[in-house]
Amino acid sequence: MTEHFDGQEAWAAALRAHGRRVTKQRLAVLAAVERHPHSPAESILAAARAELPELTAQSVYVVLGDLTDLHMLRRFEPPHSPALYETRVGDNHHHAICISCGRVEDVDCAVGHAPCLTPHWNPDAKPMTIQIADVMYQGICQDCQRAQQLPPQSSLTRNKEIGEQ
Amino acid sequence: MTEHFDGQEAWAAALRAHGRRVTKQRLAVLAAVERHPHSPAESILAAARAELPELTAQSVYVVLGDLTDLHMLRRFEPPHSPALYETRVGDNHHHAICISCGRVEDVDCAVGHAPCLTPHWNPDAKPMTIQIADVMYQGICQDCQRAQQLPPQSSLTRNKEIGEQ
DNA sequence: GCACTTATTATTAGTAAGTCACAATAAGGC
DNA sequence: GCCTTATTGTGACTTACTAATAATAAGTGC
Repeated sequence: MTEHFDGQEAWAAALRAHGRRVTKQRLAVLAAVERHPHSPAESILAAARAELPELTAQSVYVVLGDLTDLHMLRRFEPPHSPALYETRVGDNHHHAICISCGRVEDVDCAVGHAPCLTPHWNPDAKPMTIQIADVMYQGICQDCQRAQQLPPQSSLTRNKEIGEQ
Repeated sequence: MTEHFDGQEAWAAALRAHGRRVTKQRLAVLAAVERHPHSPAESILAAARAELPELTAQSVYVVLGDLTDLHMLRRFEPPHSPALYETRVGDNHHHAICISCGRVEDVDCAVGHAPCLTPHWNPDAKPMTIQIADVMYQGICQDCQRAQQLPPQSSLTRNKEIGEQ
């Protein structure tokens, strides 16, 4: 209940543009994803409940699925992780995931503008019509690299909590 | 029990090279993945049971996980699909998935040789040390495109069966 | 070839993430 | 304000996978 009325309005307009009703549940989910990008459904539920306590997990799944189909949200599934959601859509950006701590970073498109959208088909393959090229970089972030070089410190905790990113 | 002794020997040697014992379970799993690339654990189990009926699902999960860690197998997780495995490792190749029928095609590396391994970091991001760049093309295969243009034919069946690919 | 050690596999139970069917509710057009 | 129907809530269920421990067998030395 602070100052995000402009955001509310923008989301509401977008929902109407897609023929969807403007409900507090959808607005809460959108706000939660906006505030916590790269979060799984469970964390989005927790965040959205801060302003809408009666929201249920199933509603979040339904809303996330629907908004993803509308391309108002983007969904991606890092290996060994539940699906993550973000509001940054439309640009063809990618993600880098630390295989040690799970941290996710946005990465702009690697090779110019619509780079990855033109695969090199094998001679015997039947080419598909490509719509998306999801690039998932996997590596080790600076913090984890430092932690592994230092002696003991064996606390490999995946940060599934909401506070991170 | 036919002619794949050469393959057996090669797999056995690779297992020994990694300090693993050569068991019929591992050989059966490797042979199954080799014969059915891009298959989920369940299908690999079914295929491996053809020559080793007493094999259990859990063993398949353990073996797949271990062999993946050894980089003798490669694992990838298309959206809305269980993890798939293949024996083609070492080359930096990618995958195209039909979002309608689930068909998977191999795609050679898009931009030269080690292309995707150099992300463009945002100014404020802390760069990670990248080890893998998984590119997942999503689109519609020729068959599904044709099927959607034709009139009714509303049989959207995901091919999770073993016979496909 | 035979015993023995320990990696590997089987058995059984359990969990996380998400789906399905249907009843209750409320958004938006009238 | 009422009414229709999209949306959400409730509760059961499924799929893909993990964990703990007992049984088995690969490879080593004799």
